[in-house]
Amino acid sequence: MTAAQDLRARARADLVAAIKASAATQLASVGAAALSLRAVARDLGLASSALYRYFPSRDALLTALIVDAYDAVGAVAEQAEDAARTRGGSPGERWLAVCRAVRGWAVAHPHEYALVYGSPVPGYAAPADTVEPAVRLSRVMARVLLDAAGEGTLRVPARPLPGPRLVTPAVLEVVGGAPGAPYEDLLERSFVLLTALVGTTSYLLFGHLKEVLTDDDAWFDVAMAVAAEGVGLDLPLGPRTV
Amino acid sequence: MTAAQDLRARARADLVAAIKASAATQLASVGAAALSLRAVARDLGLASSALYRYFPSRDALLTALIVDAYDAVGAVAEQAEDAARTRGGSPGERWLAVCRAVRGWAVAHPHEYALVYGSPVPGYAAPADTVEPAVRLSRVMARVLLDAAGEGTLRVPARPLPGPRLVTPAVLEVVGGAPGAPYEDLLERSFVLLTALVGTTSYLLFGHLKEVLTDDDAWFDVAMAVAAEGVGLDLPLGPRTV
DNA sequence: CCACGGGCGAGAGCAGTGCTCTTGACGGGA
DNA sequence: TCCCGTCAAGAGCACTGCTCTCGCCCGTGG
Repeated sequence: MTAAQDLRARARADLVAAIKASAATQLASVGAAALSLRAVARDLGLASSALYRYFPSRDALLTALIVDAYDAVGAVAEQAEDAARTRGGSPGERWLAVCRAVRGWAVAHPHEYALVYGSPVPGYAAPADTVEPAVRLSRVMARVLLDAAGEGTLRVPARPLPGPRLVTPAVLEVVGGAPGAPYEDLLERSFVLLTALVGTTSYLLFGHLKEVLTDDDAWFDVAMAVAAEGVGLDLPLGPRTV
Repeated sequence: MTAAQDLRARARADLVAAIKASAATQLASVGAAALSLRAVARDLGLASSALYRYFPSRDALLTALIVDAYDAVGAVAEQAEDAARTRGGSPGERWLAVCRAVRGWAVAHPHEYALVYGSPVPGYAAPADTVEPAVRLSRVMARVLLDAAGEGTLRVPARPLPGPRLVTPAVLEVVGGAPGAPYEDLLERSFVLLTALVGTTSYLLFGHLKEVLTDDDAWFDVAMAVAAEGVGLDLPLGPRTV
């Protein structure tokens, strides 16, 4: 009974994986808008109706792909930061490594990137499964910044932000309380790093700066450095060394 | 002949405008993905095939809407900057006014915003008609920055960017040559103002910071200020005054 | 004055889509 | 042995973008 059910479950999981794999390849080639359930059914030699035993709708399949994409970018960021840290890199070098890794993944998987960081049809509510993977990138950034603050590498902002804190108590709890002086506004500033990263990546990927830059990669480094200056983090400048 | 042809042309232009208007309302309600030519035709009391006399394809209609959206955001930015300038605002205040205006337009027209600054299906090449409106926002930014540099309000960056210039000669020519000392890297830095603006706007609009911030509007101002610090522009801090 | 021709709208039709419903085959549990 | 849940298949619905052909109307040239 248990063995049989296990077999059933395993076969089912395998087919789910096969469907996602086929959908992912089709996604990579034609994009999300043109992802067709019937096409993946044809690819797998199934009837289109059979897919509905595994995914209740096309959007559900797309959501599964979104979760995978979030996980992929999170993993890429984490291992880039790990590698830079074991290499003995400074916080600035580590964050630059993360930025480059995320952008690298984005140019290698433009459709997947657009799926997670592109326009999500404003009426669409991201399913709860997506928030955990989405936090991974934030966690990487938090670790870099906290290390920098701990070792005193983080410059104190010239103009402290006035007014009340702007982050949710829940977020405050996750990071272990508000940072102490002189970094009271670190949280508010830090998210600028995030928006700069995905904003710049999107801007370049979506072609808004075509015919404007002579070297996208070099300028991306510059943009990350300029944005990081706003939070007091010094990224390495100059030609790529790694 | 001329009068008759004029009448024909006018009728045609009116119908084109009606089609675009209907498409725009549908776009605003259901989004670009669900924009249906047949629905537009039904709305106008036409046969769906009749629309093809005015737009060769659905994408062409969408492109027309994209151009309109670019124009709208460009106009909004221009008039916000004009108003702030005639009000006697500093360059920082003027740029903040532009940022707020663009974001205000984005939240008022999320689908249109997503159309121009969201994911453009990476295989898609923006038609040439879109580059001129797209430059309007850049021009507004350039004017603010050049004014700031001219009046000496622009802080000199602490860490000058090394290496060769990264902007195209064509861009250099448009802005009237490379800026002089000590602002040699102003061009390279300035574009992060742009990516910060649309990156932050998208990030907020697309819900990536939901449940993270207590006050989106206030944090948006902070984010713009932090990003502007990287280019040496001081935005006003504190509660909204205007 | 009249026939021609070009722009116009309507309709039918094609190939494709997401999704639902019903039907029939298979195999393990009672 | 029978039964029942699981599965895949097929037909079908409503819809899409798009094409083609058909008549209509109106202004123009002969």
